[in-house]
Amino acid sequence: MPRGFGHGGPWWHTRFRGAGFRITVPRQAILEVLSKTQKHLSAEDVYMAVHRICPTVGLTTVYRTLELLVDMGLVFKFDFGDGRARYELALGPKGERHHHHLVCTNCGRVIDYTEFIDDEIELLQQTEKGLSKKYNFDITHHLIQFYGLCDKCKGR
Amino acid sequence: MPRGFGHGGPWWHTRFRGAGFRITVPRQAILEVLSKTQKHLSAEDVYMAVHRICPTVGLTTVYRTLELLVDMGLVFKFDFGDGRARYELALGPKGERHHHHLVCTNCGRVIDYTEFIDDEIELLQQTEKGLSKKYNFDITHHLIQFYGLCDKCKGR
DNA sequence: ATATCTGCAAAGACTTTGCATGAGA
DNA sequence: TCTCATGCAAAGTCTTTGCAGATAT
Repeated sequence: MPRGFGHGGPWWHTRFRGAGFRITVPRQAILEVLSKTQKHLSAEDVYMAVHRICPTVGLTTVYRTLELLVDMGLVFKFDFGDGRARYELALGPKGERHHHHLVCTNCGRVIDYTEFIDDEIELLQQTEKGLSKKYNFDITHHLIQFYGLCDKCKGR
Repeated sequence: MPRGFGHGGPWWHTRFRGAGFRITVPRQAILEVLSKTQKHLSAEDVYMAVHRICPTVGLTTVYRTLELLVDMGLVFKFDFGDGRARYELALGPKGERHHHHLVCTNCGRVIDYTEFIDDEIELLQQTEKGLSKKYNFDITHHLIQFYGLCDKCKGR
Protein backbone atom coordinates (compact mmCIF):
# COMPACT_ATOMS: atom_id res chain seq x y z
CA MET A 1 0.00 0.00 0.00
CA PRO A 2 1.47 3.32 -1.00
CA ARG A 3 2.40 5.70 1.72
CA GLY A 4 -0.33 8.25 2.13
CA PHE A 5 -3.66 6.67 2.76
CA GLY A 6 -4.75 3.65 4.74
CA HIS A 7 -8.07 2.57 6.06
CA GLY A 8 -8.32 4.99 8.93
CA GLY A 9 -7.54 8.13 6.95
CA PRO A 10 -4.25 9.79 6.09
CA TRP A 11 -1.07 8.13 7.36
CA TRP A 12 -0.36 10.71 10.04
CA HIS A 13 -3.64 10.10 11.89
CA THR A 14 -2.08 7.11 13.57
CA ARG A 15 0.90 9.13 14.72
CA PHE A 16 -1.43 11.75 16.16
CA ARG A 17 -3.77 9.38 17.94
CA GLY A 18 -0.86 7.41 19.31
CA ALA A 19 0.61 10.52 20.84
CA GLY A 20 -2.71 11.66 22.23
CA PHE A 21 -3.10 14.59 19.88
CA ARG A 22 -6.42 15.42 18.33
CA ILE A 23 -7.20 15.45 14.67
CA THR A 24 -8.73 18.80 13.91
CA VAL A 25 -9.72 20.77 10.86
CA PRO A 26 -6.83 23.24 11.11
CA ARG A 27 -4.30 20.44 11.51
CA GLN A 28 -5.67 18.58 8.54
CA ALA A 29 -5.57 21.70 6.43
CA ILE A 30 -1.99 22.49 7.42
CA LEU A 31 -0.80 18.98 6.64
CA GLU A 32 -2.63 19.05 3.36
CA VAL A 33 -0.88 22.27 2.38
CA LEU A 34 2.50 20.87 3.33
CA SER A 35 1.89 17.65 1.42
CA LYS A 36 0.97 19.42 -1.76
CA THR A 37 4.06 21.49 -2.25
CA GLN A 38 7.74 20.95 -2.77
CA LYS A 39 8.52 24.46 -1.63
CA HIS A 40 9.93 25.68 1.64
CA LEU A 41 7.04 27.54 3.18
CA SER A 42 7.22 30.18 5.85
CA ALA A 43 4.59 30.22 8.56
CA GLU A 44 2.92 33.08 6.72
CA ASP A 45 2.97 31.09 3.48
CA VAL A 46 1.28 28.18 5.20
CA TYR A 47 -1.21 30.52 6.79
CA MET A 48 -2.19 32.03 3.45
CA ALA A 49 -2.50 28.67 1.74
CA VAL A 50 -4.53 27.25 4.61
CA HIS A 51 -6.69 30.31 4.52
CA ARG A 52 -7.92 29.31 1.07
CA ILE A 53 -8.99 25.90 2.37
CA CYS A 54 -10.34 27.04 5.67
CA PRO A 55 -10.49 30.81 6.19
CA THR A 56 -11.13 30.69 9.91
CA VAL A 57 -7.73 29.24 10.81
CA GLY A 58 -5.52 31.80 12.51
CA LEU A 59 -1.80 32.42 12.23
CA THR A 60 -1.30 31.42 15.84
CA THR A 61 -2.65 27.97 15.15
CA VAL A 62 -0.33 27.67 12.19
CA TYR A 63 2.66 28.45 14.39
CA ARG A 64 1.50 26.08 17.09
CA THR A 65 0.82 23.27 14.67
CA LEU A 66 4.11 23.68 12.87
CA GLU A 67 5.93 23.54 16.17
CA LEU A 68 4.05 20.38 17.06
CA LEU A 69 4.90 18.78 13.73
CA VAL A 70 8.56 19.70 14.09
CA ASP A 71 8.61 18.19 17.57
CA MET A 72 7.01 15.04 16.23
CA GLY A 73 9.64 14.85 13.50
CA LEU A 74 7.06 15.06 10.73
CA VAL A 75 8.29 18.43 9.54
CA PHE A 76 11.71 20.04 9.28
CA LYS A 77 12.34 23.64 10.13
CA PHE A 78 15.00 25.53 8.20
CA ASP A 79 16.68 28.86 8.43
CA PHE A 80 17.98 30.40 5.24
CA GLY A 81 19.15 33.59 6.85
CA ASP A 82 16.31 35.90 5.95
CA GLY A 83 14.82 36.11 9.41
CA ARG A 84 11.87 33.80 8.95
CA ALA A 85 11.76 30.06 9.41
CA ARG A 86 10.81 27.71 6.58
CA TYR A 87 9.04 24.41 6.91
CA GLU A 88 8.73 21.28 4.86
CA LEU A 89 7.54 17.73 5.30
CA ALA A 90 10.19 15.30 6.47
CA LEU A 91 9.00 11.93 5.15
CA GLY A 92 11.97 10.00 6.48
CA PRO A 93 15.74 10.39 6.14
CA LYS A 94 15.86 8.44 2.88
CA GLY A 95 12.37 9.40 1.77
CA GLU A 96 11.55 10.75 -1.62
CA ARG A 97 11.72 14.31 -0.55
CA HIS A 98 15.12 14.27 1.08
CA HIS A 99 17.47 16.84 -0.33
CA HIS A 100 20.00 19.44 0.63
CA HIS A 101 20.10 23.16 -0.04
CA LEU A 102 22.09 25.65 -2.03
CA VAL A 103 21.47 29.16 -0.76
CA CYS A 104 22.34 32.43 -2.49
CA THR A 105 23.68 34.81 0.13
CA ASN A 106 22.79 37.79 -2.00
CA CYS A 107 19.21 37.30 -3.19
CA GLY A 108 18.19 34.49 -0.85
CA ARG A 109 17.24 32.09 -3.61
CA VAL A 110 17.26 28.48 -2.47
CA ILE A 111 17.88 25.53 -4.75
CA ASP A 112 17.18 21.99 -3.63
CA TYR A 113 19.61 19.47 -4.95
CA THR A 114 19.60 15.72 -4.81
CA GLU A 115 22.44 14.93 -7.22
CA PHE A 116 25.12 14.08 -4.74
CA ILE A 117 22.87 12.94 -1.98
CA ASP A 118 23.74 9.26 -2.19
CA ASP A 119 27.45 9.73 -1.53
CA GLU A 120 26.67 12.32 1.08
CA ILE A 121 24.20 10.08 2.85
CA GLU A 122 26.70 7.28 3.01
CA LEU A 123 29.35 9.45 4.56
CA LEU A 124 26.85 11.11 6.85
CA GLN A 125 25.67 7.81 8.20
CA GLN A 126 29.20 6.89 9.15
CA THR A 127 29.71 10.27 10.72
CA GLU A 128 26.44 10.00 12.59
CA LYS A 129 27.47 6.66 13.95
CA GLY A 130 30.80 7.98 15.13
CA LEU A 131 29.29 11.09 16.65
CA SER A 132 26.49 9.22 18.41
CA LYS A 133 29.01 6.98 20.07
CA LYS A 134 31.54 9.60 21.00
CA TYR A 135 29.14 12.21 22.32
CA ASN A 136 26.34 9.89 23.35
CA PHE A 137 23.81 11.68 21.17
CA ASP A 138 20.68 10.24 19.61
CA ILE A 139 20.92 11.80 16.18
CA THR A 140 17.59 12.29 14.46
CA HIS A 141 18.45 14.33 11.39
CA HIS A 142 20.98 16.56 9.76
CA LEU A 143 21.24 19.74 7.78
CA ILE A 144 23.55 20.44 4.89
CA GLN A 145 23.58 23.76 3.13
CA PHE A 146 25.98 25.34 0.70
CA TYR A 147 26.17 29.11 0.48
CA GLY A 148 27.35 31.31 -2.30
CA LEU A 149 26.29 33.55 -5.14
CA CYS A 150 23.82 32.32 -7.71
CA ASP A 151 24.32 32.87 -11.41
CA LYS A 152 22.24 36.03 -11.40
CA CYS A 153 24.06 37.58 -8.45
CA LYS A 154 27.67 36.65 -9.20
CA GLY A 155 28.09 39.24 -11.92
CA ARG A 156 27.55 42.15 -9.64
CA MET B 1 55.00 35.00 9.72
CA PRO B 2 52.15 33.58 11.73
CA ARG B 3 48.67 34.66 10.88
CA GLY B 4 47.58 37.32 13.25
CA PHE B 5 49.96 40.22 13.38
CA GLY B 6 52.02 41.89 10.73
CA HIS B 7 53.69 45.25 10.58
CA GLY B 8 50.63 47.33 9.99
CA GLY B 9 48.60 45.89 12.84
CA PRO B 10 46.24 42.93 12.99
CA TRP B 11 45.76 40.89 9.84
CA TRP B 12 42.27 42.15 9.09
CA HIS B 13 43.34 45.79 8.82
CA THR B 14 44.44 45.15 5.26
CA ARG B 15 41.09 43.65 4.36
CA PHE B 16 39.32 46.64 5.81
CA ARG B 17 41.47 49.27 4.18
CA GLY B 18 41.34 47.47 0.88
CA ALA B 19 37.57 47.53 0.93
CA GLY B 20 37.43 51.16 1.99
CA PHE B 21 36.18 50.47 5.50
CA ARG B 22 37.53 52.36 8.47
CA ILE B 23 39.33 50.90 11.40
CA THR B 24 37.56 52.11 14.47
CA VAL B 25 37.63 51.42 18.17
CA PRO B 26 34.32 49.50 18.20
CA ARG B 27 35.37 47.33 15.26
CA GLN B 28 38.69 46.53 16.88
CA ALA B 29 36.98 45.62 20.11
CA ILE B 30 34.45 43.37 18.38
CA LEU B 31 37.12 41.55 16.42
CA GLU B 32 39.20 41.17 19.56
CA VAL B 33 36.27 39.57 21.36
CA LEU B 34 35.62 37.20 18.48
CA SER B 35 39.29 36.21 18.24
CA LYS B 36 39.53 35.36 21.89
CA THR B 37 36.78 32.80 22.12
CA GLN B 38 35.92 29.47 20.62
CA LYS B 39 32.27 29.89 21.49
CA HIS B 40 29.33 30.77 19.30
CA LEU B 41 28.40 34.22 20.49
CA SER B 42 25.06 35.93 20.05
CA ALA B 43 24.99 39.64 19.25
CA GLU B 44 24.11 40.26 22.88
CA ASP B 45 27.07 38.14 24.02
CA VAL B 46 29.40 40.14 21.84
CA TYR B 47 27.87 43.35 23.08
CA MET B 48 28.42 42.42 26.71
CA ALA B 49 31.98 41.29 26.13
CA VAL B 50 32.79 44.41 24.13
CA HIS B 51 31.22 46.49 26.83
CA ARG B 52 33.97 45.40 29.22
CA ILE B 53 36.64 46.59 26.80
CA CYS B 54 34.89 49.71 25.66
CA PRO B 55 31.67 50.58 27.51
CA THR B 56 30.52 53.22 25.07
CA VAL B 57 29.92 50.80 22.20
CA GLY B 58 26.23 50.28 21.53
CA LEU B 59 24.31 47.18 20.56
CA THR B 60 23.42 48.72 17.22
CA THR B 61 27.07 49.00 16.29
CA VAL B 62 27.60 45.39 17.26
CA TYR B 63 24.81 44.32 14.91
CA ARG B 64 26.10 46.52 12.13
CA THR B 65 29.67 45.36 12.52
CA LEU B 66 28.72 41.70 12.66
CA GLU B 67 26.72 42.10 9.48
CA LEU B 68 29.70 43.75 7.84
CA LEU B 69 32.02 40.96 8.93
CA VAL B 70 29.63 38.32 7.66
CA ASP B 71 29.38 40.09 4.32
CA MET B 72 33.16 40.23 4.13
CA GLY B 73 33.35 36.52 4.87
CA LEU B 74 35.39 37.05 8.02
CA VAL B 75 32.64 35.78 10.28
CA PHE B 76 30.04 33.05 9.96
CA LYS B 77 26.50 33.45 11.16
CA PHE B 78 24.68 30.41 12.48
CA ASP B 79 21.19 29.57 13.54
CA PHE B 80 20.72 26.88 16.13
CA GLY B 81 16.99 27.23 16.32
CA ASP B 82 16.65 29.29 19.48
CA GLY B 83 15.68 32.50 17.78
CA ARG B 84 18.95 34.34 18.00
CA ALA B 85 21.83 34.27 15.56
CA ARG B 86 25.30 33.13 16.62
CA TYR B 87 28.57 34.38 15.23
CA GLU B 88 32.08 33.09 15.03
CA LEU B 89 35.28 33.87 13.19
CA ALA B 90 35.69 32.11 9.88
CA LEU B 91 39.44 31.93 9.35
CA GLY B 92 39.22 30.11 6.05
CA PRO B 93 37.51 26.91 4.90
CA LYS B 94 40.39 24.72 6.04
CA GLY B 95 41.47 27.02 8.82
CA GLU B 96 42.18 25.90 12.35
CA ARG B 97 38.74 26.76 13.58
CA HIS B 98 36.71 24.94 10.99
CA HIS B 99 34.27 22.52 12.51
CA HIS B 100 30.73 21.30 12.26
CA HIS B 101 27.95 21.26 14.82
CA LEU B 102 25.96 18.80 16.82
CA VAL B 103 22.83 20.46 18.20
CA CYS B 104 20.56 19.12 20.94
CA THR B 105 16.99 19.79 19.89
CA ASN B 106 15.80 19.65 23.47
CA CYS B 107 18.17 21.83 25.50
CA GLY B 108 19.88 23.67 22.67
CA ARG B 109 23.38 22.59 23.62
CA VAL B 110 25.83 22.81 20.76
CA ILE B 111 28.92 20.67 20.43
CA ASP B 112 31.61 21.47 17.90
CA TYR B 113 33.22 18.45 16.37
CA THR B 114 36.22 18.10 14.15
CA GLU B 115 36.71 14.34 14.20
CA PHE B 116 35.24 13.46 10.87
CA ILE B 117 35.94 16.73 9.18
CA ASP B 118 38.66 15.45 6.86
CA ASP B 119 36.49 12.89 5.13
CA GLU B 120 33.61 15.31 5.10
CA ILE B 121 35.70 18.07 3.60
CA GLU B 122 36.90 15.80 0.85
CA LEU B 123 33.41 14.79 -0.12
CA LEU B 124 32.12 18.31 0.26
CA GLN B 125 34.74 19.67 -2.07
CA GLN B 126 33.65 17.26 -4.75
CA THR B 127 30.03 18.13 -4.14
CA GLU B 128 30.81 21.81 -4.24
CA LYS B 129 32.56 21.40 -7.54
CA GLY B 130 29.61 19.53 -9.02
CA LEU B 131 27.08 21.98 -7.68
CA SER B 132 29.01 25.03 -8.82
CA LYS B 133 29.12 23.71 -12.33
CA LYS B 134 25.56 22.47 -12.56
CA TYR B 135 23.88 25.46 -10.98
CA ASN B 136 26.48 28.06 -11.88
CA PHE B 137 26.95 29.08 -8.26
CA ASP B 138 30.06 30.56 -6.66
CA ILE B 139 30.11 28.58 -3.45
CA THR B 140 31.78 30.34 -0.57
CA HIS B 141 31.05 28.13 2.40
CA HIS B 142 28.86 25.40 3.76
CA LEU B 143 27.00 24.40 6.87
CA ILE B 144 26.71 20.96 8.36
CA GLN B 145 24.74 20.31 11.49
CA PHE B 146 23.48 17.16 13.11
CA TYR B 147 20.44 17.32 15.33
CA GLY B 148 19.35 15.00 18.09
CA LEU B 149 19.14 14.51 21.81
CA CYS B 150 22.21 14.92 23.95
CA ASP B 151 23.12 12.45 26.68
CA LYS B 152 21.41 14.54 29.34
CA CYS B 153 18.17 14.89 27.38
CA LYS B 154 17.77 11.41 25.88
CA GLY B 155 16.61 9.83 29.12
CA ARG B 156 13.53 11.89 29.40
C1' DA C 1 -17.94 15.30 30.08
C1' DT C 2 -13.59 17.11 29.89
C1' DA C 3 -9.13 17.81 28.52
C1' DT C 4 -7.36 19.63 24.35
C1' DC C 5 -7.39 23.03 20.77
C1' DT C 6 -8.38 27.53 18.69
C1' DG C 7 -8.65 32.52 17.63
C1' DC C 8 -7.96 37.02 18.94
C1' DA C 9 -5.36 40.47 20.96
C1' DA C 10 -1.45 41.67 23.32
C1' DA C 11 3.08 40.97 24.60
C1' DG C 12 7.88 39.47 23.76
C1' DA C 13 12.31 39.04 21.53
C1' DC C 14 15.56 39.95 18.27
C1' DT C 15 17.05 43.01 14.71
C1' DT C 16 16.88 47.12 11.75
C1' DT C 17 16.34 52.07 10.67
C1' DG C 18 16.40 57.38 11.11
C1' DC C 19 18.97 61.00 12.31
C1' DA C 20 22.13 64.12 14.46
C1' DT C 21 26.71 63.83 16.38
C1' DG C 22 31.42 62.21 16.31
C1' DA C 23 35.66 60.33 14.24
C1' DG C 24 38.97 58.24 10.76
C1' DA C 25 41.78 58.99 6.48
C1' DT D 1 37.66 68.39 5.11
C1' DC D 2 34.49 65.18 4.07
C1' DT D 3 32.76 60.91 4.00
C1' DC D 4 31.97 57.08 6.85
C1' DA D 5 30.72 55.29 11.48
C1' DT D 6 28.29 55.59 15.92
C1' DG D 7 24.75 55.88 19.55
C1' DC D 8 20.32 56.57 20.92
C1' DA D 9 15.59 55.99 20.37
C1' DA D 10 12.00 54.31 17.80
C1' DA D 11 10.14 51.22 14.66
C1' DG D 12 9.77 46.70 12.35
C1' DT D 13 9.22 41.66 12.02
C1' DC D 14 8.61 37.35 13.29
C1' DT D 15 6.99 34.53 17.00
C1' DT D 16 4.97 33.42 21.52
C1' DT D 17 1.61 33.84 25.34
C1' DG D 18 -2.93 34.62 27.99
C1' DC D 19 -7.42 33.58 28.08
C1' DA D 20 -12.24 32.63 27.09
C1' DG D 21 -14.92 30.05 23.95
C1' DA D 22 -15.18 25.98 20.83
C1' DT D 23 -14.15 21.17 19.70
C1' DA D 24 -12.66 16.24 19.52
C1' DT D 25 -12.88 11.89 21.86
